[in-house]
Amino acid sequence: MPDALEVAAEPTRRRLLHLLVAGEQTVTELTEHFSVTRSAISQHLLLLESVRLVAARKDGRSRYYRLDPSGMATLRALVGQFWNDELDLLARDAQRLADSKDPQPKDTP
Amino acid sequence: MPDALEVAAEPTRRRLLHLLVAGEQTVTELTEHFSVTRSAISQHLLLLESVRLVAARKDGRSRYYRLDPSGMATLRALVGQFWNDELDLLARDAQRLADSKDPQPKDTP
DNA sequence: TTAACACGTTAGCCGTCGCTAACGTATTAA
DNA sequence: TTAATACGTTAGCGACGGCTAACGTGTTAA
Repeated sequence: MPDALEVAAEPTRRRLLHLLVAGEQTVTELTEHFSVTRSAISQHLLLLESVRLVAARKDGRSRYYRLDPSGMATLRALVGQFWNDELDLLARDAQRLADSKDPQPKDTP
Repeated sequence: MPDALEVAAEPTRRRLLHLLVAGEQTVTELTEHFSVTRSAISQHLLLLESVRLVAARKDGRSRYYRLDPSGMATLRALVGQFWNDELDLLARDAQRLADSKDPQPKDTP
């Protein structure tokens, strides 16, 4: 029942989404990129499917998973809503300050 | 032990970060915007603090929480790394398609 | 047809999450 | 000083997350 952003935030699932940019793939193919079992990956995919971030097609005894563009559009909206201009300004300023300090730690009056 | 993006993705904590853009606030002040107890909010803040997204200052018997700009910069990097150009392109296309279909459902040969 | 196999999912086990109730602690009022 | 009070955190509970092991099911080979 969680929302798409929460589901997508989990590290393994983030990677899965990135892997699926390359095109549809089976559970076993996807599993090769991880150190956990097929079962674990399968469950991550089912969860992603439940929030419509991916969709699946069955062929033979394999299930081919792919990104669901409309769900990804929803996610885009959520991300944009969370990481708004205010937060961005704040983070950018912090980065700028850090950058200006890091190179030469001397001469900061 | 989770990473900043996962921690920030939880809905209550997302709202807390947004509220803190307005400036430092105590646990009780922040709690007023939610329907859960002070305790729950306190624990969310402690978690945010553990991944350096917020910092706290003690004054009298209150703890004033504020955003930690450097942690927010880290989060910015994580978000940017996750929501990269490929995903954005995909989501944008889906949005464009949906928009072009939604207004006039007729005449789609 | 049936035995072996490949693929994906369910069963079940901790660990962690998010929450309220109870608590400790610091401040104020008498 | 002591009692009352306001603030934040810990204790403890039910539910959920991520994982492996066991399983069901569909496919191939004999």
